[in-house]
Amino acid sequence: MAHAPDFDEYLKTLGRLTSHVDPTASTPEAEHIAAATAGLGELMVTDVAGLAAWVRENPGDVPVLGLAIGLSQEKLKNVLRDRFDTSGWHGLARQRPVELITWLDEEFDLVRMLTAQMDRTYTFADILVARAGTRLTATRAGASGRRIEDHIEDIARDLGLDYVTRSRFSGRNGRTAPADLIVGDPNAPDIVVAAKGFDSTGSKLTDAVREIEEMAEVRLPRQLVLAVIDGIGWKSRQADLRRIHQLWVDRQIDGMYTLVTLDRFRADVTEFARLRRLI
DNA sequence: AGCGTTACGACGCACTCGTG
DNA sequence: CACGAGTGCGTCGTAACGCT
Repeated sequence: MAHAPDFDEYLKTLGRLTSHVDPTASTPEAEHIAAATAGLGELMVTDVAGLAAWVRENPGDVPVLGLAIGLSQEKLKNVLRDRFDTSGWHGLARQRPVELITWLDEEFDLVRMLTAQMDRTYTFADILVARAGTRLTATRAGASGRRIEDHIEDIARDLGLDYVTRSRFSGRNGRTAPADLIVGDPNAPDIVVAAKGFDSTGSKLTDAVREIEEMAEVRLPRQLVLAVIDGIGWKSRQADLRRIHQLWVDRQIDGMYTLVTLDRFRADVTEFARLRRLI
C-alpha cells in the first residue's frame, strides 16, 4: 500500500469530470419541444376542449404545457401527484384529458398563458433570462424552507422559551447532532426540533431522514425530540417519510407534525416545558 | 467595512428497475 | 416495451464567518 500523499498534492490532481454543453447545440429534447410547440400552433382554437383533445393524442407532450405555465418537469410531477395521486401524465392525458386540462387551466391559467406567449416576439434577452430561470427557483426554495423554521421559532418565542436555531446539540456520550430549533442550553437541551419542508423531491429528503435518525440516536431519554415535516415533495418520497413515521411509532422521536397540526405541536411543547419548569 | 469562503437548504433532472 | 415509481447527483442562492 502506497504512503498517503500530502493533502495539497492530492488536491492538485483533482480533475474536471463533466464536459461543457454548447447551449446552441440541438438535442433530442430540443427537437421534441420544437415539434410539440409547432403542433400547438396548428390548433384551430386554443381552449380547454381543444387542448384536451390535443393531449389525448399527444400524451408525451404534457410537459411542454407545463413549461408554458412555468412548471418544470419535476414540479409538474409533484403537483399532479398532489392533485391526481399519480405523477404519470401519459395515463392522465389519455384517460382523463378534460379533467387534466380543466384543472391546469383553473389552477395555472393555462389557456391565457398559452395564447399570450405563443403570439409574442422574443428577444435575445428573453432567451438569456430563461436560461437563468433556475436561479429564481433556488431563491424560492430557500424561502419555503425557512417558512416552517419561522413558524416553530415563533411558537418558541411566544412561549417565552430560551432557544437557538440551526445549530447542533449534545446528547449521549458527548455526541452531537444537528437540529433546526434547540430549547435550552445546546450542550444539554430539553427540546430539539427538526423542520423539513420540501415541495420538490431529491436525495436531500433522504438526507433529512438521516439527520432525524441521527437526532434519535444521539438523544438522551429525558430530551424531547420533535419533527415538523411538510410539503408535497414527501408524497413522491414516501419511503423516506415512512422511515420518519416509523421512528415516531417506535418512540425514537416523540412527535411529528405538519403546518396544519402545529397547534398540537404548541400544546405538546407547552406541556413538556411546564413539566420541566422551563416556563 | 468590504470581500471571499464555507455551510446549509432546497429544487431539477436523468437513470434504473419493476410491472402490466 | 411503455409507463410510473423510486433514487442519486448536479445547480443555485443566502447567511454566517473570517480575513484583510
